[in-house]
Amino acid sequence: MQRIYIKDLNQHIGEQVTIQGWLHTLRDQKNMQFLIIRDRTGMVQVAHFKKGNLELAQLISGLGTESALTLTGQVVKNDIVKLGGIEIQLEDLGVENPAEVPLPFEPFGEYLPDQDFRLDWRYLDLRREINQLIFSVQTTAEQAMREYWLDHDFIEIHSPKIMGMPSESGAELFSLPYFETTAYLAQSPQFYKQMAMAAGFERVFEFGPVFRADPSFTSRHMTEFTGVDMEMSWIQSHEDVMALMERWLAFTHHRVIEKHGDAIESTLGLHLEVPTVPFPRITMAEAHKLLTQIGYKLPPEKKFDLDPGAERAIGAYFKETQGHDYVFITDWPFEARPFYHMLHPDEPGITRSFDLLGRGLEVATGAQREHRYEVLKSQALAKGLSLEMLQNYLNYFRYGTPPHGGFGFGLSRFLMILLDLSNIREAVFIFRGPTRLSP
RNA sequence: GGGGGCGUGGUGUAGUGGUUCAACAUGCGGCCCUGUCAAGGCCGAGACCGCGGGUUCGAAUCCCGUCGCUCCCGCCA
Repeated sequence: MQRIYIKDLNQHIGEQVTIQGWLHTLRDQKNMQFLIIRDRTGMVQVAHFKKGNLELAQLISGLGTESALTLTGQVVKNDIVKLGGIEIQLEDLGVENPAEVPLPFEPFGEYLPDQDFRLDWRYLDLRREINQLIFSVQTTAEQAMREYWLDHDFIEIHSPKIMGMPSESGAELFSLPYFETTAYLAQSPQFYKQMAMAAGFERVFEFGPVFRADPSFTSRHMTEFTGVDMEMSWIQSHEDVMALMERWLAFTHHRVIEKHGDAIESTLGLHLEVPTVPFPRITMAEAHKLLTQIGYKLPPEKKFDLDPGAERAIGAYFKETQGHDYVFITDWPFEARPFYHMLHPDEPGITRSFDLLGRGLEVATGAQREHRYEVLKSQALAKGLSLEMLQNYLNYFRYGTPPHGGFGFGLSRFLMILLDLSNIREAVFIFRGPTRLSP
């Protein structure tokens, strides 16, 4: 038995075929039964003349929608059939797994339950076409990212997620018992990426899980997410990182549009275009001036920083004035950045760093890193950090580590931006949050 | 951690003090009709309105508490 995809059935007119999929709709009539079968590639009508096989007719009558079925029959062309003009005349049907009746909710109904309820039954939710598209797009995007990097001499690494020490200050850490001691879940591969620079790998990237123990209740935070990280050596400044990054992202858009542009347009009503390179750039100082100019009031405690409203305002401004979805905010004050970001040599207190906003949402943070041992130590001290705690990390900068920089990038946030999804829970296979540990 | 909003049959909603206020849709069950078309028609089951307390002659409807969800802020990807 060779299983035929529904989309390929028109190449098998007149043949007996076997298809596998879910019972999308059952129309059980007096003499005829019509089953609409759905697989990943489409839907087709299967017709059964009841009197031809009463036992089979009875089996079909008892089927709940969404049951997983294997069906065999002859493909016939029939212009009367509105679904593609073809149907399968059923000869045999196997119930692989019946769907209990009733379903918790109808994945293909007129309306959807609350997101939280859908998350409880995520596998049913994921049967929806839009979700299959989202994760197909993610797959293509990841492949494109990897392809671009491989074409630019990057090495892929996989750094440990169980750590003896916090990877950097800031975000809260998850701790776990580890034999006789306590370990932590990595909140970033930051230190390991830099160790790869010290190792002479020159260019590395990693796709991997990142854990944040922050009790954040927003539409864009998760306690576990997929981080996309990159680090490159021998750079002149953070501009080199941004220049590579924007081309990498444009290439990713290109690949996604190439493969899914039509589906995205028909399913999401979204017409995607490859973002033009270079992306707009604005320094933090300029950003503050811009905000004043467009009338956005930043809270006083944010004089070195931006708040989400300001990011949305800046994103909207560049969309409006330059038609661009992305903008780099560069040159952040040291106050708002971790100790390892390199300072501008001629601008006191300003780092060689950037955030990337997409549709006003922070999707990446990057910088040139401070690779000079003594300078790095003094910057750590300036942040009030203990050099003893950091010694393993600081050791990476003692025996010939090149200048380098990189960024961390949120995969699900990128999907939100790309597909204009309003909630990160829709952009991730399984959501993890402070109060969501299952499924 | 702080603030706002919401919580009504399986699911989604309507109803914001009182006469069938517990409705509508969808799903579910039964029947009817029909090569149907993400079908149509009829009938039916299903919620004491998150939970606890209070106000009132009377509460889904007002108040307080609590739990859950959600969004915003903080934090960040």
